Amino acid sequence: MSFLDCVNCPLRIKPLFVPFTDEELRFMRSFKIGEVDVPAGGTVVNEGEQTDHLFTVLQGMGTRSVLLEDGRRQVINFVFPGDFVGLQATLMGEMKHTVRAITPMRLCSFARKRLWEMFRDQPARAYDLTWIAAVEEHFLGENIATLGQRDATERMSWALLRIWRRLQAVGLVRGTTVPLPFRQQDVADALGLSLVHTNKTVARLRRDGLAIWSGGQLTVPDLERLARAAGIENLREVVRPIL
Amino acid sequence: MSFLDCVNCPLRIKPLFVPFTDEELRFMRSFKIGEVDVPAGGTVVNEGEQTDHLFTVLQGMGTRSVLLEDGRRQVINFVFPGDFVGLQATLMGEMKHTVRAITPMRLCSFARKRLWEMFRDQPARAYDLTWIAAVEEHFLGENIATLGQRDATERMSWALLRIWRRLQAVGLVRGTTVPLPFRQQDVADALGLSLVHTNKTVARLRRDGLAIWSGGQLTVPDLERLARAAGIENLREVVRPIL
DNA sequence: CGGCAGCTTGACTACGGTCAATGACCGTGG
DNA sequence: CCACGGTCATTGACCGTAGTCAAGCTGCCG
Repeated sequence: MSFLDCVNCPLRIKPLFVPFTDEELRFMRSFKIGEVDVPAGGTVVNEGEQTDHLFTVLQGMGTRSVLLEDGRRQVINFVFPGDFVGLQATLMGEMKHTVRAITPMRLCSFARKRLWEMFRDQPARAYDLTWIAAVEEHFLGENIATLGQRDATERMSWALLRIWRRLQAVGLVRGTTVPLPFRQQDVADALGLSLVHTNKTVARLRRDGLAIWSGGQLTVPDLERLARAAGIENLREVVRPIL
Repeated sequence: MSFLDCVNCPLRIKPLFVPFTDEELRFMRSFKIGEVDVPAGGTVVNEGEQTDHLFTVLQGMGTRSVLLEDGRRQVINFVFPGDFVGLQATLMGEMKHTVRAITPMRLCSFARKRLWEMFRDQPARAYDLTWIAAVEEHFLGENIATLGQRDATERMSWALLRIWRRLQAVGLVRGTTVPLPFRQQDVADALGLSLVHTNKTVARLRRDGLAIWSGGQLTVPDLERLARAAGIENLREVVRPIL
C-alpha cells in the first residue's frame, strides 16, 4: 500500500490513547482504506452533506463549525491529530457541522459502508467508537460550561491551555511552545467573543506572561498559573481510544 | 415482573424514536433489570462517581449540570422521557456531569456489567447506542452555537421552543401548552444568563405573546413566530433510537 | 402567622460589542 | 523593484446588553 500502515502509526502509541490489542491492530489495518490530504482552508466534510468516508486525523489541525442562518459562525471545537471525523454523517444521515482544515491535513480514511461490519464483527472496536463519542460529548459539555459561565479572560486562558495540553499529548510541543495556526477570528468564533475583544484578551494574557500567542506559536511559561487563571484544577488529559 | 414490560412501553412507539425490531424488543426485555424512582430534587447520577446502572428516562424531567470549582453551575441540557443516562460512567469510568430530577422521575435501569454483552451479542443495539451518543453530541453542538452566538432573547426563544417541541414529541402537549417544571434559575444556568436577566427576558416574551411561561406551564401560541425569534428554520425533531 | 423559595422590578454598573482607523506581512503583477 | 490589494493583527473611542445589588411580592408549608 502507498499509505501509512497502522503498524507504524506514530499516533496510536501516544499515552493519550488506549493501546491497540493485536486483534484490533490487525482489524484496523484492513479497515483503513487510504489517506486523504486536504489543503489549508479546504473542507473535510460539509454540514448537511453525507460522506462516503469516516476519518481519523493523522496530521494537521482544523475546526468543527456550524453556521447560523444569518451568517454567524460558531466553532464547536478544534480538531487535532487523533480526532475522529464523520460519525454523524454515518449515523444520522448527514453531518451537522462542517470540518475545515486550517493547516494542511492528512486523514486516515475508512469506508462508511463497512462501519456496520465493524459493529457486527469487532465489538471491541464498536465499543471504542462509542467511547470516543462519549468523550467528545464530555468535551462539548466542558465547552458549554465555559461559554455559559466564564468571562473573556477565563475563556481564553481555558482554551489556550486545553489546546496546549492536547498538542503536547500528541508530541507537538517543543519546550513550552506549540504551533497555533488558528486565526484570532477562529478562536473568537469558538469562544463566542468578538474579534476585537478576543484580540484585547490575547494581548492581556501576553502582557501578563500567562500565555504568549503570536506568530502562529503559543508559549505557556507556567501551566499552573494559566490553569489558575482559567479556573481549571484538573490538568490531566482524558485517555481515550483511537480508530 | 413488577415493572413495565418493554412490550407495553408507551415511549418507544412515538414517532420521535426509531421502532424496535422484534429481535431488539426481545433483547431489551431481558436487558432491562428494573425501574428506579427518584423524587423531585433527587440525584440520578453524580458527577465524578461511578454507577452500577444505565438508565432510560421513562417519566419526569431533570437537568444535566456541571459545577465549576468556584460554585458556578452550568446546566448542560435538560433531560426528558426517552433520554439515555449514564453512558459516560460506564465508558469513561466516571460521570462527567450530574443528573438531577426536577420532577419525580422514573427510569428504566440496565446493568452496567451487561453493556459489553450487548456490544458482543447485539450489534444492532450497540449501533443504536452509538447513534444516540452522536445525536446527543449534535444537540450539545447546537447548544454551544446558541450560547456563543445568540443574545438573551434569541437564547430564551430557542430554549423554550426546543423544550416545547421535545415534550410534544413524547405526548406531553395539551393544546398549545406543555408542563415546564424548571425554575427560572435552572434555565438561567442553562443559557448562561443571570437570574434577573432571565426573568426579564421571559417577561418580554410573555408580553409579546411569543411564549407564555408561568405557573409551571409553557404556552406557545404560534410556533412559527417563536421560531423566527429564535433564529431557527428547521422545526423537525431529530429521530433517534431509544434503549 | 412566620419563614422560605421562587418570581418580579428598578437603579446602577461594567464587560464585551461595534465602529473605525492603522499597521504588519505577503503574494502578485506592472 | 516596487506598488497594490488582500488578509490578519492591533488599538482607541463609544455604546449597549446583560450583570449586580437591592427591595418587594407571591404562594406555600409548618
